[in-house]
Amino acid sequence: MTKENYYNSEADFLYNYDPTIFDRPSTSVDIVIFTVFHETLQVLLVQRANYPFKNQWALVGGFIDLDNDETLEDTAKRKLEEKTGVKTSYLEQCFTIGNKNRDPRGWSVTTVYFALLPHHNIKLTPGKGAINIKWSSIMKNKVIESLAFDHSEILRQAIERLRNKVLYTSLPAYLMPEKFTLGDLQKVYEIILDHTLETKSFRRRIAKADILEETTEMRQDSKRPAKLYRLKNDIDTYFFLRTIEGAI
Amino acid sequence: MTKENYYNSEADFLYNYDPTIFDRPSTSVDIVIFTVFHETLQVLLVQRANYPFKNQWALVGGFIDLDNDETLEDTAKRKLEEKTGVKTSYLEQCFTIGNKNRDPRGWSVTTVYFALLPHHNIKLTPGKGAINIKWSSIMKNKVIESLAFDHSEILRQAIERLRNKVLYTSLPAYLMPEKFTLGDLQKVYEIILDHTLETKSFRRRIAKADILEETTEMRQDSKRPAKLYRLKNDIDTYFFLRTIEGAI
DNA sequence: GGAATAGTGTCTGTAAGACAATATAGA
DNA sequence: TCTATATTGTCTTACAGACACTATTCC
Repeated sequence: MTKENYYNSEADFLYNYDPTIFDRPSTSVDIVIFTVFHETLQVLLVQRANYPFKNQWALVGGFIDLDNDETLEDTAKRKLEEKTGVKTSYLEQCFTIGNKNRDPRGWSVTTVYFALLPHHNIKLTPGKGAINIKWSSIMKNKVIESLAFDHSEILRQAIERLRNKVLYTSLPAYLMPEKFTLGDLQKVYEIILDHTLETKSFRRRIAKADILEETTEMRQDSKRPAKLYRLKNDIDTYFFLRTIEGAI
Repeated sequence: MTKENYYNSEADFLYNYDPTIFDRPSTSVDIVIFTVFHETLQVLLVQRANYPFKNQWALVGGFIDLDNDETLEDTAKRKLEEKTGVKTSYLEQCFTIGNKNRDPRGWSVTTVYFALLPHHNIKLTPGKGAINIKWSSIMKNKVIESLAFDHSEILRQAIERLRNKVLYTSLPAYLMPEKFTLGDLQKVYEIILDHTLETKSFRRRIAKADILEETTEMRQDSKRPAKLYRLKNDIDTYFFLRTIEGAI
């Protein structure tokens, strides 16, 4: 019979509860922050100031602030804002990895989020725990840097999730600046999917989704001007009933 | 300058690492174990032997065994086997909930999995921490029991995820006994989706997925006998390119 | 007019929805 | 035969793919 059985009530139990932190795994949050520029999908990396993996590049992440974070998502948002200044963005929980070996300090669990940011108006600041911060381009599901912990694998899985979801959602809209053309948006789909798309099909889909509104403005780079659109207010991510087949 | 900066190497840092310097949230795994019988989607519940929420019903779950579990999924599998005797089943990580309030003992993180089991050949045993165990039928995304912690909300979200995925995958195949008819399989789809399906469309989809093989046997309940099928060996979940629209 | 990019028309193919038609058992 | 369930036929509809065609700019 354990000591636990002697408590008379929930209140009694809680009063005497001793959180023995020694048998708990380390718990953290990592955020794969994506943006698109220079015709490439980019991910935000920080250079670690401290051990372990001191000086190595890593995904943005950190520990829960048990006093100030109300939820796991708060931790993710706090870290995102600390590094980019961005308060709101598309943020989605991706998956959680927990095992004995991913951290040399022992059993460790990390919940991975991914964020999609327009590239404009972002001021990167290394912030706490980092000596450097930068965007790194993703080529063949990788960055050229050798990442700390299992972050290369986390990145690979996050990219896979993003790609997969782009095949049947309007997610890339969250990567666009305030005003953009349909050509711009198609280009972003193509960059993420690493595949060209049929213009006609693409425009049909976007029209169906009904997530954009025309502006009166046009943009002209060189030849025929293109109409500028903006994302409608308070629009949810649109889920198409069919996936883009041509990009698989 | 923190003490950390005095370490000379990764090895030096790790040798001196004290796992208590950061406060850690409690970390657990919960498993929403689904099956289908009596024309109803069912979920496995255990009655808690200990505080908090002593005597209340809850989802199957537990803490990570830092010495014996290699991964988070190991924890889920261990708990699944402890309660059902089932060693292998469809098991998918669903999401992770972490916040200050879900556990009266304080900051707590739980990673939720869902499992799909055929109903046959399962021996329920309460096991450690439970005084009772049973299947409970899901009606309107709920069970009638008032569940411990935030388990009602976890259940609701897990059901939503399952429903959504059934619209474009062959997941219900994992709920079937060894041999079953196409009518049986359609019925399971319909129970989960809470919607009747068009037989012709359903059969076309299943044929396309190519996940079943005919047996030579037929089953006759009363009227015309139906052909018995079994799931092909080593078949992955099939992802359809279109969702079932009639059930939305 | 020619080149380049923006944007449309339209035909084909695939698979879902709807529902009628046929098949095979017991009573 | 009639009834119930299993199974198939087939017409319609929605939307993706393919690609030709038109529109608007600069040179």
